[in-house]
Amino acid sequence: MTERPLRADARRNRERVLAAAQEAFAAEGISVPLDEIARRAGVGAGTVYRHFPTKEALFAAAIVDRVDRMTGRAREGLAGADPGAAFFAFLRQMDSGGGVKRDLADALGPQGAHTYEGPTRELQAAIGELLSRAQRAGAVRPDIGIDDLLSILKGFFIAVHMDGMDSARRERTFAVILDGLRI
Amino acid sequence: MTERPLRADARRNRERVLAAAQEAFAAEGISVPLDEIARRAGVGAGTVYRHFPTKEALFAAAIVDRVDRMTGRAREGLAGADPGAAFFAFLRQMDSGGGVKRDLADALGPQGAHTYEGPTRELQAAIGELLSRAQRAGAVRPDIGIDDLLSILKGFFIAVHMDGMDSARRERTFAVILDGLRI
Amino acid sequence: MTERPLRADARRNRERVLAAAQEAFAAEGISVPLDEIARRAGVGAGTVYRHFPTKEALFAAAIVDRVDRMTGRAREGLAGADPGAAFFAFLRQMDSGGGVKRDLADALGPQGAHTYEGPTRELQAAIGELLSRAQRAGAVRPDIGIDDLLSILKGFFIAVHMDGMDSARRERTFAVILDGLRI
Amino acid sequence: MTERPLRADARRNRERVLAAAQEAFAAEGISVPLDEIARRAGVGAGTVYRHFPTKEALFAAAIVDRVDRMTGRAREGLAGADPGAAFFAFLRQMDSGGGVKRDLADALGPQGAHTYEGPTRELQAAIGELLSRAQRAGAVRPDIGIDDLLSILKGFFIAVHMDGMDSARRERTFAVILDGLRI
DNA sequence: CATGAATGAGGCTTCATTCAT
DNA sequence: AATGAATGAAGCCTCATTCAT
Repeated sequence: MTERPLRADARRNRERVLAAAQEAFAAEGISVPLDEIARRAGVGAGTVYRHFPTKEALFAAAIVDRVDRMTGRAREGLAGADPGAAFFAFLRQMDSGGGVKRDLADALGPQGAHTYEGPTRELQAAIGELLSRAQRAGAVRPDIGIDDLLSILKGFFIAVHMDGMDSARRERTFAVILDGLRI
Repeated sequence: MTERPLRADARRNRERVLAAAQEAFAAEGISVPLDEIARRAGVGAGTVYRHFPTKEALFAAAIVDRVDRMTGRAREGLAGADPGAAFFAFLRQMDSGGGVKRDLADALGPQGAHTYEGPTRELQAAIGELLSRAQRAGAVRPDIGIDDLLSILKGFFIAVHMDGMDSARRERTFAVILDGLRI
Repeated sequence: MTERPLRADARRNRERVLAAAQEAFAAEGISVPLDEIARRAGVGAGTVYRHFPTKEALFAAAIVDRVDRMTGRAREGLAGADPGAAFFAFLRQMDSGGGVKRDLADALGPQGAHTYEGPTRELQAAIGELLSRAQRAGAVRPDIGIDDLLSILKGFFIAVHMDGMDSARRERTFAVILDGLRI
Repeated sequence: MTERPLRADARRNRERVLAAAQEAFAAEGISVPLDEIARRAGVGAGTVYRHFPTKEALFAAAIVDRVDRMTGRAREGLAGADPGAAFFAFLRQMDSGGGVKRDLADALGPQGAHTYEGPTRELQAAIGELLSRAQRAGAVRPDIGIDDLLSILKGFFIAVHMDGMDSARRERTFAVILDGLRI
């Protein structure tokens, strides 16, 4: 409620840190040293900690932004008329829009981290809704669940990043998955 | 060629180290401490370094070994009669046989380390042969190349590891990919 | 003397900082972060530094204040009629009144910081007077000096804090010291 | 059982680290930086961690040694004939023998650390036995328990250290406590 | 040759102090 | 004058690699 707006310089720094973190995490995953992020943002390490209490929190914040944007897009899809088209359009733009990179792999790692479960869950819910609507409409195979879908996507996007695929290869490769999802 | 043959005990140690490394890397990825591998192999850390100049080299050697084994299986498939069946059988055993785990994900990271390019190429060639035979036989979609296939598999195996999928989920998820590969 | 009088708001801030520091130091010792004190005082960290050049100086000032208050109590005791009763009453209220906590332990550490030597000396003098009057009155053993007494008290209060003694244990334990002081 | 003896150089280093730790902790308490201890021992920080997994463990080891020696002395006292004499003799030698310094204060801090509870408990038990035997023999006041005694001793020894008391003052001051303990 | 002990750089985090707003 | 953001030096700990035994 009473969150007072940050001072101009503080907000600028916070944004620079977040931007640097997003870029670095997207490129190399959570293993990027925090000092490296601070250096890229042009601030001291202490400044990073002023805005984000732990490295994990910074990572979460970097992800949340990305995740929230994706959630927004998924919900736009839910407003549309054709469930199957909305589902596949969303998946395509996740790829082409650069929505997922190396960072989300770490974010959704082994046990499912805690801090960013909220936003991640919202995204999952939105995609899950897209999925089940498409399944009910007979556009997507009915034998998979949202977890399965997310795993598949995750693996694909990691591979995209690891192999540095250009858009042509990405499209060709993603087509395999999309076709596998169809009935 | 000019490699002087190792003494019996030295060779035994080398093999124990390699076996321990394979097991450890497969289970936890490249982040396993080298001391842990030495401990599992029942040797000192120095012994590991006698046989492998760096941890990276050990990792590469462990991968090469696995890759070589997979290459052998792929070639067995090439000897069979039904190209489509051989192709899908090979893919299935890669998964179910635990042929690729977390380690290969690390191994085929960003730049593609040079040390194990040779063996990887051989495996690629073997799988590529399986693929193109299956494509010529009309069992697999013709619009993808070996690189695309490998990327897809890589992504899948990474997801398997990251999400700790049980065999039920693995099967369900892999089915999407296999079906996507069919015509 | 040449201290220009502070503006009203500045003086109020100084006092709030001092009060917060006393409370915080008493509760947790010198290890309380300065930011925490500033927060409790409802001011910025910079304001603390406007009034006290270093954390050490703030700590000293906080101690001085407490010490001065204790000195006042000791002098009240000196005004009384029964030297022995006054002596033991003062000691008891040091304990029960919570006059000394973790902070004084830190304050009187190894080298005895110089800043608060003056006020400490005044307190020592007052307690010393209480002591020697009680000794002359035959109520306290004659073979100890004020330094000895202060050391004993210091050790006791530290133990009270470290062990988190409740009042029952504190009383039982303090009785040993009080009885040891009697003839 | 099968604890193999350490290599000569390792044992020497372990002992140097332990000695440095004991000296440093005794002098300044647990707050001494671990790097400082490593430096004093003439080893790298990593070497300290080879022998002691955490700073707390090193601290515990430093204390344990000291505590075990004290326990041994207490048990010698239990073998004697005169309970009162044994009790007071033990307390005196704790002081004069330099058995307790700044470090034990930290060791027996607030909640009672866990790692060294075993040895500390043994010492407590031994002193407790000395105490209750002396109480049954009518040599020590019956209204205090072992915890009270330990708190008193702890506070005293801390004060001894903080004030840098020479043996004359120490004796004079300790007499107050010893006399307070007598009936 | 093998061992495993030692090294030391580097990672995360805290906090006294300074300084732009 | 006040604010609170930024700094950067430590502090604890891990682990790849080297080296004495």
